[in-house]
Amino acid sequence: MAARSYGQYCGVTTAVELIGERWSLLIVRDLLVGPRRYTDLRQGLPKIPTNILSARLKELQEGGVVRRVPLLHCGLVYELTPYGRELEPIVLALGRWGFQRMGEPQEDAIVTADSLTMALRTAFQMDAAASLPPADYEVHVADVVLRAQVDGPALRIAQLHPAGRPVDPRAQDRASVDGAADVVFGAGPGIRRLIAGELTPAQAVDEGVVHVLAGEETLIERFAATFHIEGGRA
Amino acid sequence: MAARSYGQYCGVTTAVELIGERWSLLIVRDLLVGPRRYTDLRQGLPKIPTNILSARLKELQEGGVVRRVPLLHCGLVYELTPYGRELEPIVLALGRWGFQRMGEPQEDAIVTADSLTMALRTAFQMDAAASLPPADYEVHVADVVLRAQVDGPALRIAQLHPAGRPVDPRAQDRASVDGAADVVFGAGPGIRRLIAGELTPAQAVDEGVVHVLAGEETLIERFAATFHIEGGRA
DNA sequence: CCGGATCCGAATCGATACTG
DNA sequence: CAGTATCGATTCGGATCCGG
Repeated sequence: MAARSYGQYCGVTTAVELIGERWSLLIVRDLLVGPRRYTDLRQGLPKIPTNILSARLKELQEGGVVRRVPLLHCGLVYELTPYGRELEPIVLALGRWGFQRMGEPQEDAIVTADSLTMALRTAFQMDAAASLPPADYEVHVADVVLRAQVDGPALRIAQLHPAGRPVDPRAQDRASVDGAADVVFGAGPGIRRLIAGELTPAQAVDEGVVHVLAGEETLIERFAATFHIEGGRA
Repeated sequence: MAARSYGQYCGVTTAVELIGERWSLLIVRDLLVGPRRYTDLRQGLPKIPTNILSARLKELQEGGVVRRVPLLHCGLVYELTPYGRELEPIVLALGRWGFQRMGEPQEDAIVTADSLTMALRTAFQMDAAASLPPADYEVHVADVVLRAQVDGPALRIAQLHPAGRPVDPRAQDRASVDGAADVVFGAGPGIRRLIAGELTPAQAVDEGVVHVLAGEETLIERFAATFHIEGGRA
């Protein structure tokens, strides 16, 4: 174990010893969306070997980042501790930083419900949203369906598909998503260019990057204003 | 190379592919202090194998995070690109996060000039400092000597020792550090407890964690108010 | 000295199979 | 469902070596 130490007495070093191993931060990313069972994590991280997932969960527990919570009569879930939840702004900032270097996806690259959820949180412009009317979006990307409800500065995201048996009856995921969304649209990977501002909403619709399935097409503009990542590129 | 991909089209994933390898973020940490030559980085990361340092620098360049800059007649330095410099708030936040879990140092753990510099930046409370008079601290920890000049919301840190041949004549490091500091003090690893608020300034001096070598002892209180990391512990 | 490249054993990771 | 066990493929670490 001492072999994996960086040998420095420093906060950054300690942090990367806690969450710097391969896969660790992606597990944290998914757990930031909500508690997950072992199998959920495996589906959200399809390429992780199971022994590595086990090992990481164990290390994260020892580091006080993750907690294992037994569920009455129905298995157990992993969830972030309060300390682990303090990573949220860091993971969001990293997502914003990495977003700028995402090119076109490799052909085998996938989009998971949790990664898309975090991507929307990453791109959420609270200030812009606060000055816009509430809106309720249903987004389809690959086989993932998300419902993003924006109300002033608040954002709530529910995962409609893949379903994933609700882990907790109190789970908010499905709550209050009974009505219809204001707009339903499908998108391909090119949605990155819309969020990056490389495409105007009109262009995105014209090019077929975004196709409206139901509801008001003009809401795509509000979506683009609400979810945006600056490319402060030189 | 595709073997090291996480197989997801996601900003967080892209980010950890760029800077998630072992040692990468520590190289970034040191480069956030200023441009460094290969040898400087080796000294700042004493336990890094030289082949790994080479490999990481190459990867970081390919990722557009680091740039290699030849110096006229005197070698070359590595420096962060503008994109790499955008990591500063993230690295500082990670340092703050990890700081809370730093226990007592392992016996072989060291403190480097760059890591201590970043630690002070991490702990710097701009708001508190802005409402305090300017102050000029000289801090000795192990064999590192730093000069931290606080002037309102601004913090400037110079590394007085180890010296490290100035990389650029315009380097600010030694500039304007001719006068005497307002207070000079030495500290051991216990300074962590002062910054974490586990120790009052008076206790820190009493326990010998901090010993004033010159100047006004009362400035230790101002130092503690200026450099502080909350332990939002449960 | 600076800026690496090379070699090799040890540790880790990835893929798959298997189990309570 | 929630992991262990196994084993070959990679990567890391430590040391040495090399061209300016």
